[in-house]
Amino acid sequence: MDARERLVVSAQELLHERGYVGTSPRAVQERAGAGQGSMYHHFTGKADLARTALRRTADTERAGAEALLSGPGTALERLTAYLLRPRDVLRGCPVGRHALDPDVVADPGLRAPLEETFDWLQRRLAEVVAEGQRAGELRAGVDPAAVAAALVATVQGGYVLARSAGHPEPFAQATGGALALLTALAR
Amino acid sequence: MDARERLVVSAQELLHERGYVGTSPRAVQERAGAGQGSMYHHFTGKADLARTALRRTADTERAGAEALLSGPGTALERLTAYLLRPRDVLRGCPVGRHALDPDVVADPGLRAPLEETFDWLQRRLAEVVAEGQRAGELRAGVDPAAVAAALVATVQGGYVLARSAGHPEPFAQATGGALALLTALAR
DNA sequence: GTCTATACGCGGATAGAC
DNA sequence: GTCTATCCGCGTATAGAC
Repeated sequence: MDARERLVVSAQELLHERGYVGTSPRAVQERAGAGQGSMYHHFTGKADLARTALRRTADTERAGAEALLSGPGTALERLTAYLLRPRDVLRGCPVGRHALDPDVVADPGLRAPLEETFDWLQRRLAEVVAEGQRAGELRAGVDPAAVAAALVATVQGGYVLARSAGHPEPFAQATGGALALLTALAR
Repeated sequence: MDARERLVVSAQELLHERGYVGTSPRAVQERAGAGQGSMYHHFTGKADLARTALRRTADTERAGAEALLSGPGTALERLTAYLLRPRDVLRGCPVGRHALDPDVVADPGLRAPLEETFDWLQRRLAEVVAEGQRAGELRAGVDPAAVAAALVATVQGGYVLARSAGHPEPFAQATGGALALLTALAR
């Protein structure tokens, strides 16, 4: 792994752990084993490096979700797989955790990966919900896009509750509750 | 309003806007129109001031929610009122926004207000759900605590989606979806 | 490409005068 | 109680040598 690559990976890790405001170029360089000069050679500065790192993180997340949602099983099974997917809950969502940072939201290049990820995710989940309705698995008459948004939000909010509590149970409860509501829509 | 009070209020505002890491004592002092000396006279430092401010914010939020949940109306109507309560969505939740900050979560005095707020909220919503089940408004056989967790998470996640998108619609979609699922449980 | 040197202001706090 | 002075290290970046 060359220096540029190590810088990106280190930035991804630190951004996940400490957020954008909490991540200093120095810390990234140290973790990457690269010097000042190296970093400022490959990137114009902190924001530039963060944009690259965030975009990569977002792409990875999207690929992971797509694997689940396009996998085998009925629509309901795939939605369940998305909700119950194993997650490192107490670390927070590597994408969603940045939504509350004003510096991220203010920089279009930094916000774009977030917007694209959730936009895509919501659309993709809505497709699966609609699929389930056509197949008669899920009751019709409920807006697929709204249900999809609720599912994504439950996951993102689950992270918030779990980190507030200091343990992962609230996440499991929230996704379990969403699942129960979804299942009720099936009968 | 005396200096101490202005410091607390200014800290509440800045913590809401910029988070804990993003809020400097200097900025708080400036907004409060107070000097260094004043702040360090009333508080031992940044963390102490933030603890006071966060606790107050949490208390206010709790009072607001309780007013809705103990108000008039059927259980389902009160749950709906909680979900559809007018919120300044793009500003984020003044309590939940801190859950992803490592410095907040690492300090028990800072995390406590978050934990207590969500713990209480989930319990309170679960009571209302159970009430609705006893009254025959909501189908029994679904865990009230899980449904409550899902509702709280939907709201918290809604903030994340809205801020990621740069506009409030995803929040409305998410709460609308949760409401649709909840309503499906009624029939 | 990477290193070292250097810069400047801010973050967070202490000290002592008034 | 509040003010001003002062502190030290970090955040973020530039400059120029190798």
